[in-house]
Amino acid sequence: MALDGLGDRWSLLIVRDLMIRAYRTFREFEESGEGIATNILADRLRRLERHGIISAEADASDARKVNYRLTEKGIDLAPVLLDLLIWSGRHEQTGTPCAAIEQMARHREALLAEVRRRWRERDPSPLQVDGRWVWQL
Amino acid sequence: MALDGLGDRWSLLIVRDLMIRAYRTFREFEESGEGIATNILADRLRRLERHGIISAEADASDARKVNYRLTEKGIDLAPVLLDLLIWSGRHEQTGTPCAAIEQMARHREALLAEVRRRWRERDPSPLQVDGRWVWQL
DNA sequence: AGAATAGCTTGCAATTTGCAAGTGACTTGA
DNA sequence: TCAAGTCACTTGCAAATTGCAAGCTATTCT
Repeated sequence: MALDGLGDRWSLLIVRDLMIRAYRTFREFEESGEGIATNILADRLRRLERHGIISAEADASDARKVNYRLTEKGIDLAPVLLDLLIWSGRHEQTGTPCAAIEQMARHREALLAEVRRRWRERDPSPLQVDGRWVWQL
Repeated sequence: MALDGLGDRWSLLIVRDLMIRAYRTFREFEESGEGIATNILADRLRRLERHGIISAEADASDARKVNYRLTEKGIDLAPVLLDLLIWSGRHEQTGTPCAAIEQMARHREALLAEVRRRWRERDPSPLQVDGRWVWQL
């Protein structure tokens, strides 16, 4: 099981934020509230890119901005991330109603399809389940 | 997403080895070939136990040995680990035939049931798919 | 032009890791 | 029964990684 490039807490959170919160820029990750230091963030973004999990490209309308995006390999992590969200919601006290978690588990396939659609169509809105933001789970 | 206790490469590998290779003792993890240092191994085992993911108990027939085992919370990580194996097999060059990986993906539910049965019944044999050891994927 | 913003880099102290060696409680074989 | 393992760690120490604050460069806004 080759976990290089992944297998670090920050890398996982970056992938999650790209996938579910529809984050794209350095600044968004920096201010996500998880408290990652900028040097570590820069390092992890480089690492994820080097491992082909994300790609970086300059923004068309603002040359200062870099847009990060999951690659095909990256979006293929969706099942892992979703199962991790469900596990975490069930076992760690995240203050989320069980109903929402169980709904995610029940509609797993539909949710995965939705995650992939949002990626394909570059939908910039965060993923919702049952009217609430998924990353709060 | 509370990832404390997990979210570290070694922790994940320990959980994988408990779940799929049916490892139980310190010595087995140490010699698994991944090259973990004994101080780190001891620390991770403590951490996983503190987070309720594994439990440790003295062996009945040999008082030197400690048997580690996944808890209910730990075995609930099975979907995550299985998806990670599948992802890794597809995207990282692990030298495994695609056929075996795709078979795992197709028979996901059956495999999960088998993993859980082995845990419940304390089956000490490593998990196989298609006649080969799963952790080689 | 001056101020603000985006995405970093740098320096440095503090924490964590990797490696080798050692420890103490058991078990095994002669 | 006693020496020689085995098992699960612990310890000491150098090296690598992290966290924090500050700074830097290229844009963009006013």
